[in-house]
Amino acid sequence: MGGPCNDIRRGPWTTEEDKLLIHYITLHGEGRWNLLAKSSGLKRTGKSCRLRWLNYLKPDIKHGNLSPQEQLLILELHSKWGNRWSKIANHLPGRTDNEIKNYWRTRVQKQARHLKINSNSKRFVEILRRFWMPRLLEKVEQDLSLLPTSSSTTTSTIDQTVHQNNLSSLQHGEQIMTQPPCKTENLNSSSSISSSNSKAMVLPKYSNVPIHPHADFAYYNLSLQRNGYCYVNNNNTFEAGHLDMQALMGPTDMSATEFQVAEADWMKDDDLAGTFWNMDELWHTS
DNA sequence: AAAGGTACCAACCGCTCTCCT
DNA sequence: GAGGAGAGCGGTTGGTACCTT
Repeated sequence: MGGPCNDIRRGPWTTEEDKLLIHYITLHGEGRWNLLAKSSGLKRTGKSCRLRWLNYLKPDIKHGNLSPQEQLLILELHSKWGNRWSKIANHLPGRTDNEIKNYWRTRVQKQARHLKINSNSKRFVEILRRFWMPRLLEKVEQDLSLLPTSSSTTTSTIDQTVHQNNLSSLQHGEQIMTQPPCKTENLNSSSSISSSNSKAMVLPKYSNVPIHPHADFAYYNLSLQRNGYCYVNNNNTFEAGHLDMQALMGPTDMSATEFQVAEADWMKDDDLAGTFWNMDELWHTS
């Protein structure tokens, strides 16, 4: 029994509610969500207000499709941390844990379902590493090569390094371990991404690095390397990290025989290669 | 054109964590 | 240390748009 939840609204937010929430936060700032819910005139729970703000209304939230770079980073970080969505989201500025979680469940797990493989299984992780991630890398390279070439005087060191490091084709199983491309004393060259081992560098250090006229997250946020990356985070600082591509592409936990069988299974099956791994479907470019 | 199926994503729920008293 | 409130996290659900038959 119990009385009805007095006028508490649920479901989709209206434009008016959004305006009210934005107005209130503009005046009073974020936080104290229950107080906000009571004081703002919104007939929502504090929790609902918080979620709406953090996942949708907050000014720095990015909407729209995830770029191949972002997808690649998600795959990498998920292989490292599992379903730690908020932790993963911390490395994709403007993206929310909810969005990343949705991406994983709708795109990545869908592939696993089609293949009748448990998405948490070792085999599926191998497939991601061997097929999906290299193809994402190729897509990144394509995108980079399509970017308008900036004038020679404005092409940054990072631009050049990115192109140089991305234009060679990747062979399956190839082990590439070169030095990270961002040449700076602050660059951390540890072998994995983590909030603790990445170092932030304020932009002025890179005064010789002009912002590309077409820069956006897809380009600068993750200037993807074979084995390293650097990107601009929310604080307008460069983050340097290191994609562990050896771990991604190199020796695996699978035995050689096991992997050969798995790979042979995949490669001989045109249906798998042609249908399930249709990358256009995966990145949903708009 | 309509019905059914599927994909996507915003929002909700329950639980845990953290902080304060 | 205990208890309560607020905040955060991850799993799940429901609505809607799109696709297929």
